[in-house]
Amino acid sequence: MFKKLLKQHNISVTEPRIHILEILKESGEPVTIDYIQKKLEISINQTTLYRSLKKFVDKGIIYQTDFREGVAYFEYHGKNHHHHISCISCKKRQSIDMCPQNFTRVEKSSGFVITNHMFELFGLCENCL
Amino acid sequence: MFKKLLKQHNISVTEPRIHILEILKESGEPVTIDYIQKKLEISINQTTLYRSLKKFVDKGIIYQTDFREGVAYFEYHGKNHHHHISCISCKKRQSIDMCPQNFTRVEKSSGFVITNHMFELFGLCENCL
DNA sequence: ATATATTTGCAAATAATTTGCAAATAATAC
DNA sequence: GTATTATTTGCAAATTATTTGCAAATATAT
Repeated sequence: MFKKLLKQHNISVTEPRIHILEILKESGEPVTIDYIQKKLEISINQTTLYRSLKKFVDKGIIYQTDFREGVAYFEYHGKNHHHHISCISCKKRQSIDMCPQNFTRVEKSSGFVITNHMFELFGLCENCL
Repeated sequence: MFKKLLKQHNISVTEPRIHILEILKESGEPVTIDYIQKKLEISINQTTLYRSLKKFVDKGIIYQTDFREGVAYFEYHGKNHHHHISCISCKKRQSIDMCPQNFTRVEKSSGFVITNHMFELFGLCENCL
């Protein structure tokens, strides 16, 4: 239930925000703003999309990443946190289960409080080798 | 010596490329295309910058990353590979020595050959907390 | 030295993201 | 439950990074 999730993170509960999270959850893969816009069943302005997604990312609710395709990608992970490997030639992607962990040491030495991270692998897939 | 490095990676040795690598090495931190352009001592077209940097990244010669500031950042690591933590409020950054390692398992299971990766932490710095 | 392959410069196009402000909506206090 | 305050949304326009196609120049291989 996203209403609860938003409250837990001290974010106002609004219809656009809940709808955006639902779309992200259903898609099951990293998606662009453009993709979300096409899936919308209620009218939400593009600017609101940008602002909502940024807020979700900053709070650690969703994962934002960059596949070097000139667009930001967003993914709802829930309990299923993961990362990806991306082909620099054909752009094909796969999920990987590897994840860098235990940021407590970095938090202590840097003084930062870490809210989210980004980790991606790049290379050539079997077809493009 | 960058001439040797380029040859090792099967990339043509050209004046622009060597000069770009020198600027990256001197800067000692992640920089943007814009920064490089201002440091240029020979004339290099912006398009060449983009293309050269992309080639270096794909070959694993330099590190490309994304601090969610709307620009790509590039850094020459040499033997000193590392990552960063970035404040989502004031954009202040620090280097961290933590690095995800051992991609051999992923390479085997995915069939990809990994040429480079990207790993960044985001959060709030002491001042912005 | 010549032929071939790759790289560069240029100018224009493309497309993602951000901004400021007024109206609408949600959260808080009473 | 109503009033007040704080936050969010829509809109239209501006901004800016990045990409593309082609001809000339330069590097590599023969």
